[in-house]
Amino acid sequence: VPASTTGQESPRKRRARGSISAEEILQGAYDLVSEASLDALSMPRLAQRLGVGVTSIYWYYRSKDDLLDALAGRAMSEFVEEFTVPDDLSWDDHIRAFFHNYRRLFLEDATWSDLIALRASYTSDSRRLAARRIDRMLQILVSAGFPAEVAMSAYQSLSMFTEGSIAMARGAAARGRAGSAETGTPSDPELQVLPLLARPHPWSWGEDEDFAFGLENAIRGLRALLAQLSADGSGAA
Amino acid sequence: VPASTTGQESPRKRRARGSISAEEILQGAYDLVSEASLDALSMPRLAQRLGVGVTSIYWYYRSKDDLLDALAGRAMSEFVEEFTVPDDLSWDDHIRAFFHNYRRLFLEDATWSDLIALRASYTSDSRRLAARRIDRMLQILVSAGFPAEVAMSAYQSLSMFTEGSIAMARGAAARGRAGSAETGTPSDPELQVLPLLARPHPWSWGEDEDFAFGLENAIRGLRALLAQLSADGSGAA
DNA sequence: ACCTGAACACCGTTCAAGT
DNA sequence: ACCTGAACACCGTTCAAGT
Repeated sequence: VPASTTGQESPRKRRARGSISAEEILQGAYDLVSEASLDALSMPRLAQRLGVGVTSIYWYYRSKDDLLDALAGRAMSEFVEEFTVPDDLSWDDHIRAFFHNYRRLFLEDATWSDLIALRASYTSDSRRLAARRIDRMLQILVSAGFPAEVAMSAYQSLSMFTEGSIAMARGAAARGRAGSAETGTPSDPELQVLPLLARPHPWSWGEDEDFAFGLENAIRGLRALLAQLSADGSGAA
Repeated sequence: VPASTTGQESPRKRRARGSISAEEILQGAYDLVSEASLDALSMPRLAQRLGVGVTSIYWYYRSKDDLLDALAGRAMSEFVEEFTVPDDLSWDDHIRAFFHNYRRLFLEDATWSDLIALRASYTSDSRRLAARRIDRMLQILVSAGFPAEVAMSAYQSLSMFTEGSIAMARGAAARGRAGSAETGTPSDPELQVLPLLARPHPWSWGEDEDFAFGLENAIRGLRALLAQLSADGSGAA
């Protein structure tokens, strides 16, 4: 018995051949995640939002995983484009600006940085753009007197540090819901130096300050290394 | 028509009242994940393995999330117990041993460290044990002349660094499957310093070396800070 | 108090069509 | 070439019982 008079529960007409596109699907997925969350993205929900049969999506993306990869690429592009570092900074100020911005950008938008963290898929465009930024930092370090391999390792290890800092900050934020029975303070008499350690979440404290400390300390280490290298280079008297 | 003669597809008798326990379920889940993977852990599969009705699990764990928390706690306990640092090391050797061991332990067992990374749930026992290890390191740093707050921040930032290094190493490993169209080398003429950067996966290279570099650099930074602090303390001539 | 199957509301994906 | 619904094999979880 097909309903004919009132348009209630209209069963959605078949769409024309060229009426969907990979881009439209990707945009729909992006909007859906933006408005709701990553968990809210399911193939049926996305299809319904687009006014399309569920299976139609599979003509453009072989699987949900495929779609998520494309989505991560798109999000990554946005991050890369938003990311800037001022010109004409000394090498240490450049490092400071670079990694503070990096961290801030990812912490600002939890949803998308989660997706990126799990996939890390660059578009070739955004990869090239990111590479240019990194190359600029490497140039500055090399100009300051660091050998190229050292500059590269410095960048890499500072990335590790920043990524870890982001992950820990996000983890600490997610753990707002404290586990029921675990909130009591043990107050272990063996802990001698810092009673801080006896508290329930001792090592998720002062994320920002600890990140700043670690970054400054790394810069201090690099400065010492630079002095050491130039001392070696000018002959040991 | 109930099958009576041959025991084919025996429908599993109802189990007695005290025959299951939270511990048995947890152990079953642990074994299942160990033998297969984290993805293989579903409530039906676990129930079947235990010879229990699916819903029986829900009497002991309110949800799968609950069960995963308990599982993460158990895995964390094992990590904490396996983790040791030799006695009588200088402060920098202690740091080196501590974080190299930390990293190695997590990289050795991808399955469990994934689970822990997403949950980070300590048992109160393992928290106390971990706190004792950390406290020992802080004591050593304080003995070496670092103020307690500096020692704490040093520990925290080195943890961030190590966590990030673990995450990046695991991400690089997971990305063995290279994305189809993205493998070509762009060879951007703007890249001046390092042609390394034009390669497909430039910043997932030499994980171990970069970690070692970053750790040494942090230690160098701490050494410089220590010298600076003691110089300030003994009066500026 | 403990254990249970049936049932619900979802998934992602395949297939055999329709146009 | 593109779009589709029906169907499959799974999920996690709830409920109303059984003992």
